[in-house]
Amino acid sequence: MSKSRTPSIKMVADRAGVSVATVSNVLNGKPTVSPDFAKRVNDAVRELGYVVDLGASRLRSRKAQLAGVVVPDLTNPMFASFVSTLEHLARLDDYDLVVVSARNNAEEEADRLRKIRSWRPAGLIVIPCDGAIAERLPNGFFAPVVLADRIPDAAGFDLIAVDNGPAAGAIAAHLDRQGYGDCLVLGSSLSITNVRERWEGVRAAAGRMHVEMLEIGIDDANGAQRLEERLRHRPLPGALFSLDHGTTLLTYRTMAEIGLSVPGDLAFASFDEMEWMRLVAPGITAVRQPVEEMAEQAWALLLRRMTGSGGKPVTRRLRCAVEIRGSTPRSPLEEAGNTKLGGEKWKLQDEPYSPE
Amino acid sequence: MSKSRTPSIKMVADRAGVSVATVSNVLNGKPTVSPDFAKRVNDAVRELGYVVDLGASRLRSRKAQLAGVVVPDLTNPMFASFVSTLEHLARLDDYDLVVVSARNNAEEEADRLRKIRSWRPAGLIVIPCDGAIAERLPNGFFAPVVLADRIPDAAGFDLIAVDNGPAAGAIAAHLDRQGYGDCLVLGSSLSITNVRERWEGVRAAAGRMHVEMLEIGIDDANGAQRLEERLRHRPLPGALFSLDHGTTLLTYRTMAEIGLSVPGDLAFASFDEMEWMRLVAPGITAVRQPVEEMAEQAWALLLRRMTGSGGKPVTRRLRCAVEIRGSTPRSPLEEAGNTKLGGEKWKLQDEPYSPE
DNA sequence: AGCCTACAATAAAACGTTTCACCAGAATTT
DNA sequence: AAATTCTGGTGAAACGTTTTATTGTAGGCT
Repeated sequence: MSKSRTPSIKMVADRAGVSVATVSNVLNGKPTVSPDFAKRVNDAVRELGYVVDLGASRLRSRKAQLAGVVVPDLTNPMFASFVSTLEHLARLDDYDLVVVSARNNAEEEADRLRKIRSWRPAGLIVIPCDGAIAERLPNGFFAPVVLADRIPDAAGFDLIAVDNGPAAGAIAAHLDRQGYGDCLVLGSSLSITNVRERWEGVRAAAGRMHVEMLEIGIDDANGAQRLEERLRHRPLPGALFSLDHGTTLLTYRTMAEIGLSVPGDLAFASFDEMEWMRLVAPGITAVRQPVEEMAEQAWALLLRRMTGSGGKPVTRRLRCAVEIRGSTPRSPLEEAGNTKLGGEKWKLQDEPYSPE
Repeated sequence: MSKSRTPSIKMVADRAGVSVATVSNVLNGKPTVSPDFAKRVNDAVRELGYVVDLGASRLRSRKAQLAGVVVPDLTNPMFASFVSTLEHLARLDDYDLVVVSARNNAEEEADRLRKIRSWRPAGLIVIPCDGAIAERLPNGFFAPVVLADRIPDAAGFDLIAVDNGPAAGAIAAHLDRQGYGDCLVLGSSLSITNVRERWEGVRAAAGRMHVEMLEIGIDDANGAQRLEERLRHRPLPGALFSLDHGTTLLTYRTMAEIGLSVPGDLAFASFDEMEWMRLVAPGITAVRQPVEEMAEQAWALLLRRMTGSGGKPVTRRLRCAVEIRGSTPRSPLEEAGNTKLGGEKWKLQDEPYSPE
């Protein structure tokens, strides 16, 4: 016949022989409590294994110490480490985090955003599924929202993102310098602002190199087929540059299936670096986004907003790093005297991007 | 001069001209409410953008519909997709999930486990940092706990894990069949039960092949150096088999740095498959763990426990798939007549593991 | 000795819900 | 027509906290 209910503050009070108010005072470190009463309370807490009920505590105290995080997809390693960093930072500031994933689905994102309100978070960090995020944010939502990574169509948001255009431009310029005559640029969809900015960055910086864009779609078998057709068609482009995570995976896999070798048959570069890109030989030239920094800035900004500091919406663009690796060596066409590039590792010096 | 507070059920009641009880009844789909009253309420809800306060709702109704998830590290892709699947399943059953990461730190895990109690979850799914999880579970915790992936030292837990021994054994047997004379087995630490089970599986199935174990440690610079020394030492082992995610990354990187080629200089296989392993050429032979299935089973079991079904603790071992790829071709020593194996792709048929 | 202050502890109200007991009126039965 | 059962709705209690106002007591000051 055990009292098998999770202990409440009342049980602690009874066992310690004090009032619930006193227990609460002890637990919240209120100064006006005598040492021996504090000890009695702490003993009772320990014996019962009591922990406060967050729901009730928040309900009464009206202080949230809770933030929500919405990401498009947890299995994308970039978002995973974004969330992981965020979780760590929040913990340091004594905040709890409620994390949800939208599974790459705008409708589900809207749903999640609606639902997350019932947690009464003091603020939200959102990586939106697409630019139309403004329409999906619940209208009666008064907590501050910080967007990250993906750029909204509408203005008026706090935003932490990366320097898409210049970073993609740096890759394009690099390819141009290496002497590639043409580059096929691949991306899921230009309706995603990030992809659009990157493509525009490429066009602006391509120099003499001819660039062309192919949209693959997102989870689009049709697009995958168009890509394969293009890669079977001759002449091949001198270089491939894929502008987002999903497209990079698809492209790399397709090349392997067809039997194209990098950089023997064509050069290859990617926006969005993944860990395997420095493991494979040759390494893949890639733009590395500063995920941790993005999380830090987003959290810092949200914290400022949550603790009441107003002011105009802030947009901050973080600098990406450009990792030049063996997948984009000097073009074979250019280097007339050196034809044996195909199977070699080609080590270029790393060259982090810096504007002007 | 706006009423800028998030709307409560009382405001809705006032605006709709009904009692709060009626609003609650409408919102919870109680049948005894007339259509016109329901409409009035729903209108008011829409106009105010009201959503229920989960904290208050749970506090009063005492039904949780909330589960906690504790994983060692969100940035590990395997755990990320575990969580992602779980989140999806929970949503289908109308449960909320609170996810926390222990950052590969037993102490922090204990902390998280303590803290997560204040959410009053109806149940917990835990991937423990190590086998000593039993000591870290808060004593006064009455909600059901399902462990996943990692095997606890103590008995008496519900557990969903994989078939470590046989799966690792299948790889060992494959390597033996390919004619490799010796295999260096790498793992973070035998104190992790998973690693130990795998190593034992290897020993049991190695046949004529000589096997040897090297512990690398976890985040241990010293272990990394020992690995490098071993790989610079001649003769090289015929094959390398790394038993966990972190070790695989370290090993693969070290091989690349030293300039060893796979499978030219040695064969390589990994427990724990990552997406890049089928992208690179040659592909990496690996044991693929059924993460989604693990999540499904864990959720199903937890759900059963949460809805009151008792019974003895259950242990279930899921079958892994073994993906044979080009990194473990027939040994050059064995195939005297076919010496040009090094740079070639070597396509073996996939051979999912099946015991006996 | 009387009075005020400071202090320690508490009782009770409040937070936003859900639920339970109750009630008025309509519909049905006798 | 009176008595009974439905029906659709409500007031108020309760959930586990924190907070505010209040109490009682001890000590310091005239």
